[in-house]
Amino acid sequence: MQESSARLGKAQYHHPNLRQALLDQALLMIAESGGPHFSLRELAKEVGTTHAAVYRHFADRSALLDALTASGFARLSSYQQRELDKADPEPLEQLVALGLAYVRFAIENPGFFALLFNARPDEATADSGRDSHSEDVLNTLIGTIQACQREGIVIPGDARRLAGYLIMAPHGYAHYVAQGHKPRVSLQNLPIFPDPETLARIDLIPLLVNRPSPEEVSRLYFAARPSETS
Amino acid sequence: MQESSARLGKAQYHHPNLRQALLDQALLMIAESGGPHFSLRELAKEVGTTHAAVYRHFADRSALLDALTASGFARLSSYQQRELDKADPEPLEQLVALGLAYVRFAIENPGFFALLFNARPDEATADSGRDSHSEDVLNTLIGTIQACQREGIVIPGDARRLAGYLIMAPHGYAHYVAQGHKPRVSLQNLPIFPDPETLARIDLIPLLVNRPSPEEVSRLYFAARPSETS
DNA sequence: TCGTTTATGTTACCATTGGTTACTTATATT
DNA sequence: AATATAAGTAACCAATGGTAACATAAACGA
Repeated sequence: MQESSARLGKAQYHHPNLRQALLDQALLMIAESGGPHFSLRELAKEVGTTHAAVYRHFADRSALLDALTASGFARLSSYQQRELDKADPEPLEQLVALGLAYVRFAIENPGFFALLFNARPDEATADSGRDSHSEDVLNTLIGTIQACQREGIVIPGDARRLAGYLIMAPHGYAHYVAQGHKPRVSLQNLPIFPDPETLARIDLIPLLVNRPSPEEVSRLYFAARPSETS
Repeated sequence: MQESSARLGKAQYHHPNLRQALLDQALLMIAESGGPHFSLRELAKEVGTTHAAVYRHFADRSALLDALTASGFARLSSYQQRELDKADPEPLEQLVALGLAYVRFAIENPGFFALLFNARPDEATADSGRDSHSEDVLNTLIGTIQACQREGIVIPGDARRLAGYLIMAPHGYAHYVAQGHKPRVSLQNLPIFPDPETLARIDLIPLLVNRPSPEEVSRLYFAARPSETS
């Protein structure tokens, strides 16, 4: 904790911060393979220790992934806040910002997304707080929808239901991105991915009281990001 | 192949159709756990053989999953055809049908969806025909969009791009369903999942030249499926 | 300064896993 | 009936997640 003897080659007995190094490396490997498909031994070796050393910092493999999951949700929340802050305070723009946040989170943290939203080999029934964290994320969205409803921008009705629809497209996009990081899944190879902001804007058109004209929608679809090769 | 000596207890040396039984059981286990997280030994035991027997029918674990994947894509295609046939031949209804097909496929075959659209622990770079199969599915969608464009129902422009947007919401929905089969992921617990057809109809509103009024959209959102507890 | 405690790593081991090989038992064929 | 072949088994292997006993380094109190 005191900066101590820094890294002088590689063969230090005590790693400066093994716990965090393990988490970082795990995240990296998850992103590479699209899921927590790594062995503790690979992980440990990559970080420069033995697999047994892992157990000084985590009860077991599951606990390591749980810890990563927790920090993943924290980051997702921070993405929401960041985009909300960056965006125009007008409620509609705030709503766009939340869609954008979700997608950007996945693009910039594919490993986290894969970890947070896919079932893991372990874990039987107990949910390590995933549900409650997810609910936080969702509640932010619901709150913003309600703000839009109060201003008459978004159609009235149970905001939960609207949120349930609204999240689907960003989620699908995010999943493609998180899985397609390596060149294997379907659509990613093809130039059909909308740019994230375009997606976020188009996504909420059905909910709007005053919708952009079809011509404006066309512009949204085809103006941004000329799509490399076409 | 001749119906032979049927099943008389359980301890038959030769399983009537071990290959298919293995595939079926594997699919079942994938659906239960949200991914191919099963050991060949569990699988074999469940079917009533030794794990080594699996290798008479599949080169290895990967090959088994590849076979399952192939039949999964075939089924997805068949869902597309089925819904296209069931639906009104009007192009717009055909487009709804394709969204519906995607979601119904996932609801009724969560194991397949999880297998088809998530990275597997194995497989390095080579893609066992997944891309081409995915392209087939996508091309059907693109073709139908173009039909709608010819009739002036859908805004003009590269149908690929439109398809890229259109598929996101069904994909997100499908992924939630496929992962949420067991009570672990987020939103599924909450009554916020739109009914599949509602989702499909709302999803393509941004693309329409003549869109339903906000009031009609409201009805779409809130009429169908009263959402159990509210 | 030194010795002891405590945190951190390592080595050696275990049961289980995916996979292979040599052997056994059914089924089909002549 | 004899035999070739398809299907299954048993015994093994290296690698995995996990545990326990041991080793080393750091922290601390005298």
